[in-house]
Amino acid sequence: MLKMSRLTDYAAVVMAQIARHPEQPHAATELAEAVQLPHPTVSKTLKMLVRAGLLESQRGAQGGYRLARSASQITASDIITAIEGPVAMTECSHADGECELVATCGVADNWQRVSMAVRTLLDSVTLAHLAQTTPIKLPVQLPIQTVTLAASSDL
Amino acid sequence: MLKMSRLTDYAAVVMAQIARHPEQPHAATELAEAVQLPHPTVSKTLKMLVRAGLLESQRGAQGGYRLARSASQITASDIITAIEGPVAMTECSHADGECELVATCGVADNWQRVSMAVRTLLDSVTLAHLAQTTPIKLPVQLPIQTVTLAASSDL
DNA sequence: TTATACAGGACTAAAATGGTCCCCAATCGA
DNA sequence: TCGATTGGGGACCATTTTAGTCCTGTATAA
Repeated sequence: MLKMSRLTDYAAVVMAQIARHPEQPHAATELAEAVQLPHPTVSKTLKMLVRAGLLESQRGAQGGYRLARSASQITASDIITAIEGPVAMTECSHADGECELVATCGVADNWQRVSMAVRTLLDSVTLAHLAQTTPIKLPVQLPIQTVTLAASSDL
Repeated sequence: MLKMSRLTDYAAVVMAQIARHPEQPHAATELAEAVQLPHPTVSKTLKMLVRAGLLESQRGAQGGYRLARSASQITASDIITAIEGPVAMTECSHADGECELVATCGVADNWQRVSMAVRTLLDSVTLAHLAQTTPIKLPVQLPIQTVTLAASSDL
């Protein structure tokens, strides 16, 4: 599946919700309701986003969460990283070299490159994109295809 | 992490190993040894790859596994799909519409598009790429960046 | 000073994952 | 035709990860 965790999904939804009304702070309870998810879970997600520096929180009455920077400066990559840790397709592709099979593996380098390409792609998708209700237009077919075919001829 | 499962990783390594010697069939035992992984696990992986149509198997003495088509016609996407099912970043992004939160979610469409872009990227990486020992050159910085920035201006 | 709201972390239940094993079926060659 | 070789299918278990809940503490505004 190569799937994001469900919490990451929640995080994106909640972030998008905040991004649509960036002025006021949003209480966890309010967000949970808006998004129709259990409060404790939403709360947990919000805490993670704060720790990652994507949200700022304000305690006390009239407090809540707001974006730490503008929606166009927060990327899909940021959100995923906040919840799941760095985007990497294989164990070994984010260094710390804990894999003793490197010798027989023979594909590590290449996966790293693929990971990096995916990360770059996710870096280019911003929260502003995600938050808008009209679907974003990513270059699904031609452009990326072209680019990477060009790359293969470069091998 | 957005990580592939470990089995997928194994699958890629094993496929690469086969791709480097496409003529003879390779027995599971031989592959397990070459790749330094436990035989039952490798065997399981191979079975999945056969079921997905990426490998062909031959029973009996002198039997083994070989590629069902040439290495340049097998993609990273194929391998991942064989082990983990279709590449999709969110539960809902591969249809079957089992998510009752669509109404409040508001980001589903956009994640679908992102998924599709990732899939396209993975489609463009072939087993031939993965198998070669000199690292492949994917357009890590400029090209994709350019493409997707172009896309955002298109919003 | 009190009600509101976040912070941190312990804890549990459920699900996914990784890994092993066993018995059966096909094939080759002596 | 028999036996050795090699894959096929699936059951099974242990472990880890994930999701979700809850409790206790702390900051802040009115």
